[in-house]
Amino acid sequence: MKKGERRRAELLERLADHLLTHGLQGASLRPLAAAVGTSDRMLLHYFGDKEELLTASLTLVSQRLITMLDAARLEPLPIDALLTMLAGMVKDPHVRPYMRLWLELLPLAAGGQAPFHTIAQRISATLRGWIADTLQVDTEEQRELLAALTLTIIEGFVMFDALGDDEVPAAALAGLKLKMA
Amino acid sequence: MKKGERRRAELLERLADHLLTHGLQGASLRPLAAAVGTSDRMLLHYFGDKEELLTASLTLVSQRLITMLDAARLEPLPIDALLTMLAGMVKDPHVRPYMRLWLELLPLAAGGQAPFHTIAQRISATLRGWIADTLQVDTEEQRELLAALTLTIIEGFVMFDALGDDEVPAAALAGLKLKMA
DNA sequence: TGTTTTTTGTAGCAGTTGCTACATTTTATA
DNA sequence: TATAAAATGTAGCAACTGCTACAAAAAACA
Repeated sequence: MKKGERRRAELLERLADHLLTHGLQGASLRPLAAAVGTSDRMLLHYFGDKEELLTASLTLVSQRLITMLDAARLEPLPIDALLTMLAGMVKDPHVRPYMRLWLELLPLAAGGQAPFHTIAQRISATLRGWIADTLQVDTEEQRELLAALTLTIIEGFVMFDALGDDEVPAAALAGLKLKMA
Repeated sequence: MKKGERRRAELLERLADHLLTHGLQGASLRPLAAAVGTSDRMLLHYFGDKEELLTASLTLVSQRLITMLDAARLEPLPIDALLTMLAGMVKDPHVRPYMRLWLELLPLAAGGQAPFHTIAQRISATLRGWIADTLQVDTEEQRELLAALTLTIIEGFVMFDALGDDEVPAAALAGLKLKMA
């Protein structure tokens, strides 16, 4: 790998770090550059323009998320146990930054706005796949349907976590177990 | 009502309209002023500063939502029927603008940022209350729990609608009915 | 070593941001 | 009608936005 590529990759890692800790809001070139130890001039040199910079950074972020999920592979769980586990995971300090970024991504992705729409879709699909793989089901026909349900509920949990609301997810979880009893 | 108050109220209505159709993104003073037929100068005259302007406008938006929900009061429905209904409602052209604004509000509300946190909380509580009132339950103890579950799932549906994804909500709905059968 | 790329610095441009100072017109009040 | 108050227009400021022109230093290559 040439020196230029190495430098670009290094900046990219730091950009991903910074987006995870500080979000997209206020992610303009000069503050971003300062945070990763370079100048706006150099960011544009390595990434062309801001859109490509964000595309590359967010792509790396979602790759990291995928890696995390792969590493966290665990034995199959029935839906209620999986939901309980995920409800906690979503608030984990290692995971929450991803969820916050995801939350910021959504309004930008609404309406198909590039590049956010594409990135958001990939993340959504990844989560769905991981959940489907991890779910323990009675019959295989159920797998995709229950994965969709699980993902939907987890997305809701992410929203309530952003509001600082722990009660609703807890109640929702209780409500689900109630109906499935 | 004095002339000033009347004018302020009129501008407020138009600001709410504009936020519903165009969102918070790009809602800076000059474009906003042009959209509602006045100048940035006058917006600041009537609202003091931008934060107060947004607080007032978003408060009006959430009041409109409450009014809509009150008007849409309907006979009690069991959770799966209510979810099916709400899944459609969320995509209704009259409702979707509120959901999109809600989606934009969430990342701003994350971390307790004023005034967005307060407004988002009120909206969340309103939705939850409406759902609880509309749910048909076997026993009253179930009401709050199932309302929380319903709200959580609907929030998830709002997210997928932003992604242009109809499949996941449909599958989730099927998954839920499956588990409750 | 000499030459051509690549990398980096400095400076700045044109547009936007929230907001303000100052002046004028219009309205309400006495 | 005279005076105070509220409403509105014009202009601009300082900070920030993404991005670019120009030039020097450093590295790669011949």
